[in-house]
Amino acid sequence: MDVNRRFMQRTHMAKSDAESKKIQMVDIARMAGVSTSTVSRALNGSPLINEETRQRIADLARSLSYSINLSAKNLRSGENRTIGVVIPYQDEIRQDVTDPFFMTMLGHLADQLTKQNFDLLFSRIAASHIEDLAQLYESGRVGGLIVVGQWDQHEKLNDLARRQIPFVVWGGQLSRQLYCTVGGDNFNGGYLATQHLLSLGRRRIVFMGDKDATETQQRYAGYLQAHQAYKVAHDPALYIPSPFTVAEARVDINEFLKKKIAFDSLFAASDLLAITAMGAMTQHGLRIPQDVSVVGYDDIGMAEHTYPPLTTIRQPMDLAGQALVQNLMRVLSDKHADSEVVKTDLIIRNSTCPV
Amino acid sequence: MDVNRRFMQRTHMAKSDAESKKIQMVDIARMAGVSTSTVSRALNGSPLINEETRQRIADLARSLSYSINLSAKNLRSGENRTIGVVIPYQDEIRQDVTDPFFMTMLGHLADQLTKQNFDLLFSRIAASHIEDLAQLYESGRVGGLIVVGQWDQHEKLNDLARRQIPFVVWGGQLSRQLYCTVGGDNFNGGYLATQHLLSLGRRRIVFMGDKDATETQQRYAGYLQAHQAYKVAHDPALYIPSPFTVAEARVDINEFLKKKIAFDSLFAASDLLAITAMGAMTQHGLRIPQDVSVVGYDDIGMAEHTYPPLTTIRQPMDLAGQALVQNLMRVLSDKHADSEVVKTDLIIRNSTCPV
DNA sequence: CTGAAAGCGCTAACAG
DNA sequence: CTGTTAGCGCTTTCAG
Repeated sequence: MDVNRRFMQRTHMAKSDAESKKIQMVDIARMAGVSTSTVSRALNGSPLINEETRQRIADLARSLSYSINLSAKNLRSGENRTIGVVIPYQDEIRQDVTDPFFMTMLGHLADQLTKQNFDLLFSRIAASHIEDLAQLYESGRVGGLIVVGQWDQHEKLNDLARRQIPFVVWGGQLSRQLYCTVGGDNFNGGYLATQHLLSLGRRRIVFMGDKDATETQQRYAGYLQAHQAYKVAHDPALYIPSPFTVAEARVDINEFLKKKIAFDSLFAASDLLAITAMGAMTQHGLRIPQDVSVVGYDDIGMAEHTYPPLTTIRQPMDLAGQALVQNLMRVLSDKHADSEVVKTDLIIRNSTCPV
Repeated sequence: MDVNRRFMQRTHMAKSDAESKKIQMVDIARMAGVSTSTVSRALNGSPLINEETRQRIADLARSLSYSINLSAKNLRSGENRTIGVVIPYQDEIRQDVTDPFFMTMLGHLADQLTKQNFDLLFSRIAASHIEDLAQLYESGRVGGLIVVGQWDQHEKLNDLARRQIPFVVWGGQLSRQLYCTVGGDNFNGGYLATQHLLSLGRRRIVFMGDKDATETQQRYAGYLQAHQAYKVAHDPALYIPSPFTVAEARVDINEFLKKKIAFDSLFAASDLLAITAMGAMTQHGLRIPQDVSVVGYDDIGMAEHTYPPLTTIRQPMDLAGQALVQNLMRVLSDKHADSEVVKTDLIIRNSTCPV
């Protein structure tokens, strides 16, 4: 006993006690009086194994709270049930992720992946270095990738697709696209929001958002289209080129307000932007919705609880997460995955009600 | 050539081309005319290797965009540079994660871990099944864990510590605690917020939050203490037992308002709650801060941009993330890690200004 | 249905 | 400084 204990110490096998030597497959095999092959098959639900044997091994494993060593499993089987989820950030401005939108998406992805027995490796990467995510795959770190937000990296994403990296992205469909996307119908979202404002009689609608980002671009296109449909001339001055981040947005809004350009409504590319704008405008004495109607985008949880409650465009995030995971599974099994668009709905609340 | 191609197809070695056979260490070794050991050492920065050789191998590896196979590395070396970050959710209510607070924390953790060359495995787990996270460690999936939020699971966390699982938690220090925590000074935060309201002349301060959660409990204790210090009697009726989630919070606030209990201020356990409360109260015709002063907690990005801008308690999240990672590193190397408290600051904005 | 044997790709003694 | 050798813990033919 004493000898054994000393041996343990010398070899760093245990922190304090022989018990903490991690139990492994061969231990189970020995205790069950079978070979490791049998244990392996039993634990993996192979149909080759006698039901009674499987049960016995499973029980044993559970009672010892045995967990299979994933490195060994992955190495040997060549599989990898870890998916990398990448939320690119715009360089310098790492804060965007604070947007509840991303968090919600992340949550849904985690749920979906867990349901399919995958793990989620979370990784931030500069949008401009998005090619770096190839390494995550090539090191065997992950078996596939989900990129949340395509920003302006269409070409680089195409490159990754050419390199056979299995991934899908949350974003819009673009021309000559070699990868699979799932995204909201940004054009329609922009159209719906703008149409709503126009139908309320608003004519001078400020658009707020970063037109370099693909998603926003498409929302803007919908905004323009709605103007055209209503035969309302659009004034390019009604634009606040704000990124997705709140801190600078505030500055941008204030600058816009200083210009004293007449406007009667505002459509922001995210709820966070919209709420920030409402704050700034209220502070400047503008009343919402009487003086300015405001529409946001995303329908984050809080949108319903601001004052006034925010009219916004909702995308079904749960379905989106599900679609992303499903499509990635197709890509992983070398099947073709069609890009998908999830529907967008206009949620009308008091920030646009007349009166 | 043709034969080769066929072989590839039969064996699933490649999707379309021989080139996509993943390059590995032995290939580099062959091309460099050295052994794999040398390549391994060179790539791992072993001091045993001739600088010139190292350079040559590094260049070769980069030019082939070689990525080391992590499963093999982990299996062989027994190390694991992946850290599991767990954000427990209260059962049924998976939405809490939407709170920007968690996202900010996650972002900082990702940054810190990346800096130390660790990967981040993101995992949601029901707070009530927090013992499940042992499996992440025992399967070799992660080398250590960071739990964000201790909720009411103190005893289970103690159990995990007894099982020698290496982890640290974001949360408060409790008695007979076997694990390391990093947390805000919740007591002080509660005290500061309440003191501020009292010093403004407010006397009937509603506390809003879920007293079952450890963090909130301590904030409440600070709230009580401040009352005592100011010799102000505290009315237990001034309490809205709201969880961290926004949707139900709204209901709870409305119910509270219906009771017509007199109050002149509100201290919420999170900014999200505070903002929701401001929305509800404004809708009921209460003016902020004239009729009701409001203080939140966390100082999320948007707090500054609501109307009125929200007075709140800020915790230095970057330092917090750093401390969590640093302490985990200590735990991993079997050193003792003291629990830590990061400072809290009162940020005064208009939601509490008199006038 | 089960076992024996051969590695997955890498690292780390040990021996030059 | 570099190569040889022996596995890490598991899966998977191939034989019974």
